[in-house]
Amino acid sequence: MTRELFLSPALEVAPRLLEALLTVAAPEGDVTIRITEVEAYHGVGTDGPYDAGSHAKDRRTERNASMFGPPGHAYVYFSYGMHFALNMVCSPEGAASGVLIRAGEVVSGAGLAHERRSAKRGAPIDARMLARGPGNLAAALGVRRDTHDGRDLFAPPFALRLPDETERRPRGDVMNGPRVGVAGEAGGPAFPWRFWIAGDPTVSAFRPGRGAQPFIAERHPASRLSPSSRRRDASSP
DNA sequence: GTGAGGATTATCT
DNA sequence: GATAATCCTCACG
Repeated sequence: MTRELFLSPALEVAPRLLEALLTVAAPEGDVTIRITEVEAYHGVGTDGPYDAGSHAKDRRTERNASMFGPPGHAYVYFSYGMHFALNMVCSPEGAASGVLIRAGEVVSGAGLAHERRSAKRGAPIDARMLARGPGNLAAALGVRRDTHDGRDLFAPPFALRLPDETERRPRGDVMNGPRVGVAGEAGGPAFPWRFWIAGDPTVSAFRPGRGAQPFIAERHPASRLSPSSRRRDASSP
């Protein structure tokens, strides 16, 4: 049922994944997050502008193979020599697009998530930071390339529960803006393909480097908050 | 609070 | 051999 959502291109799917609940099971326990921040990436075979920021921008390779695979499955990659990142594959098989899950709120299994994070960094971690940022999120969930890449998101070890569209009530406005860490025009205002729940403390910080494009946030049509709460949310993150 | 710099390695040119 | 869909620490204000 909800699986069909992933037949759409990532740009369409991304905002609909906000407020979704994702559980990842492991022998040592389960961790569940509520998704608060995502980014869309297109690729070969997908409609829309050429996405120079996508791993699948030109062709299929060993690393990005899962992005060309069946929708509703995971694409996990390893980057910067130390982090894993979790994506949800979109578009029909053969066409490459995906949604990077950038941040979430740990709603159950916080103890285990904390253990996993602390194993790498000794200091105590604020609950809101447990799954803040793609690398931290994957670590908190115990997601790795060798065990999770290419796996069905609707079957163990994953369990994905999408919000019912008719009942969806994001806790804040749904905002969008440029993607984080993407170089060149694909990382600028022409590609406002990052979506997040405004004002949510678990959304990752935007850290523009020197000379980077200024951050331009827009209200997304999916927003449902009352006008009174918009003022506060407009400045986040 | 903000920003610069380093860590660390699979993947692709 | 260069790059990367990142994160953390530390210096400075």
